Amino acid sequence: METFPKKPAKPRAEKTRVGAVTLRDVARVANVSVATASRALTGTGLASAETQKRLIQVAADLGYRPNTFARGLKTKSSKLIGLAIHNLENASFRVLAEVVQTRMRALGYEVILSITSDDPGQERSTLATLADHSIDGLIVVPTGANGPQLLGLENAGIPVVCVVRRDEGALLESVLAADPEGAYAGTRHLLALGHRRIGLIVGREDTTSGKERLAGYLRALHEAGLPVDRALIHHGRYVPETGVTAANALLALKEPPTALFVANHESSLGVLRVVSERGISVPDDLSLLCYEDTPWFEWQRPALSVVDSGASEMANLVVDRLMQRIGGAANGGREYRVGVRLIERASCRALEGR
Amino acid sequence: METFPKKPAKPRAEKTRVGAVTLRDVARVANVSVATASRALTGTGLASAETQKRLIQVAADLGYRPNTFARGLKTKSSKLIGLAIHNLENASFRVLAEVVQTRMRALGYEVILSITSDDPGQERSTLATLADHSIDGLIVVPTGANGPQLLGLENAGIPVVCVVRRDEGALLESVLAADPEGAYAGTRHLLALGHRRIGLIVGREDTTSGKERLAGYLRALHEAGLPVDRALIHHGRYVPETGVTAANALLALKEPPTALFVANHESSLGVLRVVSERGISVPDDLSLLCYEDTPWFEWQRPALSVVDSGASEMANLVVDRLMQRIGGAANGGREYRVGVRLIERASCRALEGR
DNA sequence: TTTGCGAATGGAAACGTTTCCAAAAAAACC
DNA sequence: GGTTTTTTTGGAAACGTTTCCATTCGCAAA
Repeated sequence: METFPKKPAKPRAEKTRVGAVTLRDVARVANVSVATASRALTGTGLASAETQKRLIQVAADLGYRPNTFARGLKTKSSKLIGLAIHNLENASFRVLAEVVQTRMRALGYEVILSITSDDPGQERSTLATLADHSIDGLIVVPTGANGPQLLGLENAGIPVVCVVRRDEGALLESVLAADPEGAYAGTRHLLALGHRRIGLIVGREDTTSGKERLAGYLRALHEAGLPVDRALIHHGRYVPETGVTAANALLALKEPPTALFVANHESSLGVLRVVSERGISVPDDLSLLCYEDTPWFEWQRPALSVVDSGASEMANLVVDRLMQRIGGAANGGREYRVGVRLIERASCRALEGR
Repeated sequence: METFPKKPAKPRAEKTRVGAVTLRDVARVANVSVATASRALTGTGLASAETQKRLIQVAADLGYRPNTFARGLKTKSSKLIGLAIHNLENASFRVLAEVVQTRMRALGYEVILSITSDDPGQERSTLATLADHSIDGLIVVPTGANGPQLLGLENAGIPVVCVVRRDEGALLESVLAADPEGAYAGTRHLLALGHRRIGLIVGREDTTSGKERLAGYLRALHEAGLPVDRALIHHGRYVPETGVTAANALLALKEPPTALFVANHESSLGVLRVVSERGISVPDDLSLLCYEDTPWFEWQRPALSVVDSGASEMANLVVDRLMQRIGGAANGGREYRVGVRLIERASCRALEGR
């Protein structure tokens, strides 16, 4: 005969919440109507203090837990927020995820995690699904290709706050790192130590962070009255390999830099490898300054000095902003920048012969 | 009592989904009843092929998206699964999160991320909240103190699968690393290279992984007919500091080991630091074998050899298992072990004078 | 005593689905 | 052609909340 075409024909696991205590049950036991039970428990203040107390007691006794579906159906609020980020490998994103989830839980929200791989297609589909789940808000590191859809969420009443990257058009609120200042501060630090030839390894020039960090570097050089040597500047993707090629090129220069500013976090690994392979001693032969702190930077020998872009600070701020928005604040399209911090460890030394 | 929202008193952001196309609208436009519209769109096969096609078209035209709340209210299924893990810093957990989220999304589920910090209290409260959200399933790295609650979820019809750690009592399905075999294979590898004094740094003996890895190490030694020197074995918490104290102790031995098996991932950083501080050359003076691969192991100089416990394999398997369970499979309480893999890089060398 | 008024309550109507049940239509059988 | 069976449909009842509206109650004011 034929196959069974239509139904998935699954055994359908028993899904009847055994104890499922409903609001009705609570009301019945407490001898009030469902309406007052609801009022008492949601604490809208429309129930007498006495019945409220009693109902809370009864609810606790019975182990009543409100049904999220039913509640959401009426209130349109899910107590769920979406977090759409590129990956979890990058330390900033990881911290973002941890902080957002922890704080949101404390605020009574759960977090739906969504990894976009920086791929607009994935972002698009995930945004749709998140909307279907009626999230109460969204924190997103935008890929930059789905601006209209993000705006669409806003129009549908779902507050959106961008983080780490800005949305194109900058119509949404966003919380960003102070990259220009970070790169500026880092470069200044190296200059103050007496370095004059400072190699820079940084993200592609068509990314905001790549552009901004370069700008900070240039400004510091400019202020110090130093010429910029384009040979000292290397752009590349956010991967370790970039560090390898860039470091190799820089160290092969006939007049090599005395310090490297690795302003592209992912490249640090590659740079470290090259340095070690070439038998270069840090910081004696070469000073190294990295970007965006990560636990192993501190454990490395020598411990790596770093310009930290304050991932956890960003995370906290973005949570604050989102909560404001959920609370009713209008979208001001404002841009928030969190301060950077220079963490001196042991990978940069003062130049003597200056 | 967290379940009862007190007075929000917020300005209540406009939450009326502007376009909110309901099933009714679709039905009206297509000139059928809501019932058939539902049947056609959910594809239960109870609608004629022709109307089904038509309705799908109409729904698409109107941009209809089913309301999750209403649907969940009836079906009791949320298309949400919970993922409760200790943190995102440990490479295994990170990979777990990435893989689970990616695969689950492809299967039509979203993932609620929940970080427990290995704290039973947090686990307890998060499990309750996840249940409130009617998750369709749960993947959990159990802290080990909330067994009854996990069982409670199962009884409430929510399939639970443990990963990385077993639940106490082992009543739930779990997907684990083949730790005994991993430690055994690693030790064998070092033995084969001619090492006879092999230091072991491993998790506390009251954790399953600590116990099992120690067992693997002992078995390999035993098979090789070697005596075990308790001075070569160090237990400790899963933190870098453990590596520091253990490595220092081991290297200070009057007859120090020629190889270190760092079977406690987090300790690797500490060991590396000590080794570097003492000016010990790896692998010339000391062979190093780590546990659980992580990207920077490969980029380190020398690249670190490692026993990988197959985090992504575990993640994939645990997803498979959960889907089976959601599909109706009964909880067999089975224990699945995924194979380990020895990745030889450059941190172990053969001993000559053997 | 009546009137008025706020506070507390209950009844019932939503919210947008899925699904039971019966009816209608179509197809199959004899 | 009539009768049964099968397929396709529509009406309406859920699902568990919140909330509008009307009612009741107690109590102060007239």
